[in-house]
Amino acid sequence: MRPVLAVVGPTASGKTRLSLELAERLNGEIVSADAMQVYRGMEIGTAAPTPEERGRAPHHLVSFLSPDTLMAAGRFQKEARECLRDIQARGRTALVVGGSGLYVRALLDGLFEGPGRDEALRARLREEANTLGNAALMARLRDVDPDYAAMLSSENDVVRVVRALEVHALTGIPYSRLHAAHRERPDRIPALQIGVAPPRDLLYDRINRRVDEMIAAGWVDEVRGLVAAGHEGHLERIKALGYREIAAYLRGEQSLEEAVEAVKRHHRRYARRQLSWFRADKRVRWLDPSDVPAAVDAARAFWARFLEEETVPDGEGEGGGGDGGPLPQQ
RNA sequence: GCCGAGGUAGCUCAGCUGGUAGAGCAGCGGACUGAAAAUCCGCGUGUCGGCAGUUCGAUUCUGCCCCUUGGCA
Repeated sequence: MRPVLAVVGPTASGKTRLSLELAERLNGEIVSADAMQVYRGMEIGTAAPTPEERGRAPHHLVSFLSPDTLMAAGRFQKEARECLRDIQARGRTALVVGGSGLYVRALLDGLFEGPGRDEALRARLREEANTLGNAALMARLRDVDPDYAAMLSSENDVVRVVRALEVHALTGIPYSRLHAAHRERPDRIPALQIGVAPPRDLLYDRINRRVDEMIAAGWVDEVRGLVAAGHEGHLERIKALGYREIAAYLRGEQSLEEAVEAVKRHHRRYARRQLSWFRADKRVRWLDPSDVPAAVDAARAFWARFLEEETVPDGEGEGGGGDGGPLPQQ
């Protein structure tokens, strides 16, 4: 597979803006790597690209799933890779744009070979945690996969304990061993990852402002419509930020102002977790999007150089890792 | 101008009778393989308004000054 250009970074950092500029200049098409923008009818609250933006370049994996269906990293990986192949078959540049760290990694680095979610099994394991306690479930994990158990920060990370036990129950193989096997034979797609990150205070300003803009754009009505269509329970399951708060406002449980403040706070924290994720990946080349033309130029320069190194794989490219700009500060 | 209340973390505030300070919220760092906008772990970030004085030692006691605030004028 030919190289792809990925634009990653926290929410509200300016990924969309930059990626559209790049798509136009590189004859590109965009594959969204966003776990929430996949849902139909949730465009406002997930800041999905607008029709105008989608008119500037073809977009894939946006607004195509009903909220009563659950997306999953495995399905995303499969469908996104198909998109990439099709785009390249058309002779165009494939751009991956999104802030869902796991999805970006699943797409670019692949997932281990194993089973997807088994809802019934998970329900049983969760029930066990509720009745016997998290420690008891962790003890079971320690029995079958001590390595993974030791890796977790706490028995309270029930989501991961359950997943590890689920995979072991379904395959008979320790979760950590499947991970190790995948690390030995990764199915990577060559990719340049551009990280977009404004200074922190500016990022928070943008987040706060954008939540206000979402409200102004009719987010409350969007949620009202979803609830009317019977999706309230699905929204709880999907857990996209803000929908639960606005639904609570619609039920009269809190004021709109309280809801908005909470949503802003949740987005700020989410941005921090995203930065934590992407900063850990040393392949990411960071740039500040405050000056858009400059950022576009910088990104294009990175990309040109990356393509050059990829086509002359002499190990010569290894030394080029130092000048990607500093990590986002603080 | 007079009387009263108060200046302690980014914010709201706690700090018996002197031993350089702690809660909530906000914030910061980290982990992460099919729920990931999920989930989990960790971290007080401080001229205690300022300057003197008493004291072995002052956020705490005394004096003066500055600022905020309520009332009376």
